Amino acid sequence: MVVGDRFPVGMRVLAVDDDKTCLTVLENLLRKCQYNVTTTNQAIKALEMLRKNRNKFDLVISDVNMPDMDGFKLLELVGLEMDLPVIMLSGYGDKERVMRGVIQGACDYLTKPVRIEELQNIWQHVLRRRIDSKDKNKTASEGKGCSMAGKFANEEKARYMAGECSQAMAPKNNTDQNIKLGQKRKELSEDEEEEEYDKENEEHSNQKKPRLVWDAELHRKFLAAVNHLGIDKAFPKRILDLMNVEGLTRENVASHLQKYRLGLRKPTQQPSMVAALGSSDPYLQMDSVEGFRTLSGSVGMLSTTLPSYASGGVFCRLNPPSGLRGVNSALFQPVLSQNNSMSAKAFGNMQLSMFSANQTSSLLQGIPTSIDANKFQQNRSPGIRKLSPLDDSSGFKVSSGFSDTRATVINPNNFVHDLSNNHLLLQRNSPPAQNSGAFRNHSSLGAASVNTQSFDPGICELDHNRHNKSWQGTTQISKFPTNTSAVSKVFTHDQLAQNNLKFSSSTFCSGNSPVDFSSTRAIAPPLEDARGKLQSQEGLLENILLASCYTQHQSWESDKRGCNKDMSQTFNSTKSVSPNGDTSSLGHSLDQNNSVSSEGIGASLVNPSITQSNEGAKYDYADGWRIGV
DNA sequence: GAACCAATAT
DNA sequence: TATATTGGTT
Repeated sequence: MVVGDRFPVGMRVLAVDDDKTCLTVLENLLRKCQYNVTTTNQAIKALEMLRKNRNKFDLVISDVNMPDMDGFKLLELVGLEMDLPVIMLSGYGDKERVMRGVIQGACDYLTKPVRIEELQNIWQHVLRRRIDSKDKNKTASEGKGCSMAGKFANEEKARYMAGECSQAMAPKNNTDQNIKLGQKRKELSEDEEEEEYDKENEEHSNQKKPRLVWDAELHRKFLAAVNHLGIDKAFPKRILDLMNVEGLTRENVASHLQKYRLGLRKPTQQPSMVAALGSSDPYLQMDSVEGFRTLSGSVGMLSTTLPSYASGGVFCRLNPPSGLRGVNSALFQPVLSQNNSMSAKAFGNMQLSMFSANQTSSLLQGIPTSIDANKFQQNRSPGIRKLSPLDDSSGFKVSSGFSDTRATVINPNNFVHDLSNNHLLLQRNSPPAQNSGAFRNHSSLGAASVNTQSFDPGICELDHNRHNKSWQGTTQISKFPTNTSAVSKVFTHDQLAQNNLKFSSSTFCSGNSPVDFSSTRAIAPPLEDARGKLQSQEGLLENILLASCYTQHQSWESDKRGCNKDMSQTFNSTKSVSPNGDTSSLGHSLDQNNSVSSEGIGASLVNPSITQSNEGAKYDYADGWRIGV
C-alpha cells in the first residue's frame, strides 16, 4: 500500500466475525469508509487468506469470540507471522479483555456495536505500522544490522523513529523518550529527518551496534514466541526464528530470555501467587494478560490448587535441639525462608515447570493417589543438588520458594507442608506417644506456625552453619504456651484457640518409636539446579508434593505401621480427617496414638531416589539434598 | 554448536 | 536498571 493522497481510501481491510450479521454490518461500515473490504466468518479462513496473500491486506479487524479460533489466537498468529495491525472487536468491553487484546498486540480494541466514527480512523494504525516499518527498512539498509526502528536506545535513531512506536504498554522510560522525541520529530519534515538521520548515522557509523531496547512490541513478539514454543522448549534460536525480527540476534534473545526467566523466578513479597507473578516479570504488568496466559499453569495452580491442597492454617516445625536427639520426638525440620536465593529459584523453576505442563489442573489432583515411588526416583536424580551436609540431628530441611500466602498442610502423618511464605516446608512431626516433652515441643511448633514472624529467616538456610539459628527458631517457637503434659490431651480446641492457633485439621499419628535423625540430611527435590533442563512437571510435582509423597512413602515402606489412612482424604479435602475418620481436632487425632516407626518416618521423609540403598543404613544419608531452589 | 547460568561490563 | 558480553559448563 502506498500512503498516497487518497489514503486511506482503498485500504485493504480483512474483517473477521463469525456472526454474519455483525460481519455484514461491519463490512458496510468499512465500505462506507471507502476501505477495500474482505470478509470471512471464520478465523481460520482469515488466517489462511492472510498467509496466502501476505501483502494483500493492510489491516485486520477481528471479532474476539469465534468458535473456530479465538480472536486472541488469531491476533497472536498474525502478530507472529505477519506484521499487520489487528483491531479486536468484541461485544464485551471489559477491562480484562481489552487489556489482553492490547497486550497481545492489538492496535485497538473496539466494542460492538461499532460506530463508523471509530472505523473512520482505523487507518492510523496502518499508517503507524508503515512508518514504523519504513524506519526499520531504512535502518536495515544502512547496513547497521539493525532494522528495529525505535527499538534501540541509540538516541539519534530513537529520535528519528520516536513517536512511531506508540505502544501504550511501552516501557515508561521509552515512552517518555518517545514522546519527547516525537515532539521534536513533528517539527521536522521528512527530508529534514532523513538528512539529520544520515548525518548522525555517519557520525556514529563507527560506533558499536546500538543497544537493543526490549519495548512492549518486541517483548510481545518474544512472549508470543515463547508461548508458541512452550516455556520449556523456548530456546533462543527458536524464539529468534519465530520472532522473525530483522537484526535481532540470538544473543539478544538469549539475554532477554535469561532475564525473563530470572524475573519469573523472582520470589515475591506479595501474598498471592498471581501478584507474585505479576511483579516478577518486568513485563508482566504491561503484559499481565499474556503473561498470565503464559503462566496460567502456575498461576492457576498456585493460586487455587495449592490452597485447596493445603489444609490451611498451620504448619509445624520440629526442630528439636540437639539435646533431643534420640528422644522420641521426631524432628524434622523443614525450613526455609523467603528471601533466600534458593527460594527464589525454586519458585521460578516451579513456575517454569508448571506452565510447561498442560495438565496443571490435574497435577495436584492426582497427587494423593498417583505418586509413584519409582517414578519419583527416576525423575528426581537429574536436578538434585547436593548440599553441604548437615551436621546435627535435626537435619531435615527442605525448602522451595513460594510467596507469602501461607498454605500449610499437615499431613496425616504429621508432616507439615508449608507452601506459603516462599516455603515448601517438609516437616515431620512425630509426636512421641509417651513423651510429653516432645509434645510440648510439638505444640509449640504448631503455635509457631501460626506466627510466621517467629521464624527467623536464618532458619531457612540449609547451610548447616546456620543450624543454630534453626534451633533458635525452635526455641522461639517453644515460647508459646502449651501446657501439655499428657499426650492425649495436649491439644484441645480451647488451647488452640487460646493460643490463637489454627491447626489445619489433619490426621495425626503419634509415633512411639525412638527416632534418631542425627544422620538425616536435608533432602530436596530437583528444582534447584535445573540448568535449563527444567525437570518440568515431574520435577515440579516433586517439589510441591514431596511432602505429600513421603507420607505415601511411609505407607509404602512401612505398611505394617499405623497411620496408613487414606491420604487422599487429607489432600483432597481441606478438611482434615483423623485416623478414625472424623474431623477431629489435633488433640483428638493425637489420641489415636497411631504409631509411626522411625523407619517409617525416615522413609517417608526421604525421597526414594535419595534413600536409594539406605534400607539398612537407617537414615544415614551421606549427603544433604535440598529441594531445588 | 547451542544452550544454560553466573558474573561482569557497559 | 537494562542489556551485552564473557566464560565455564552441559
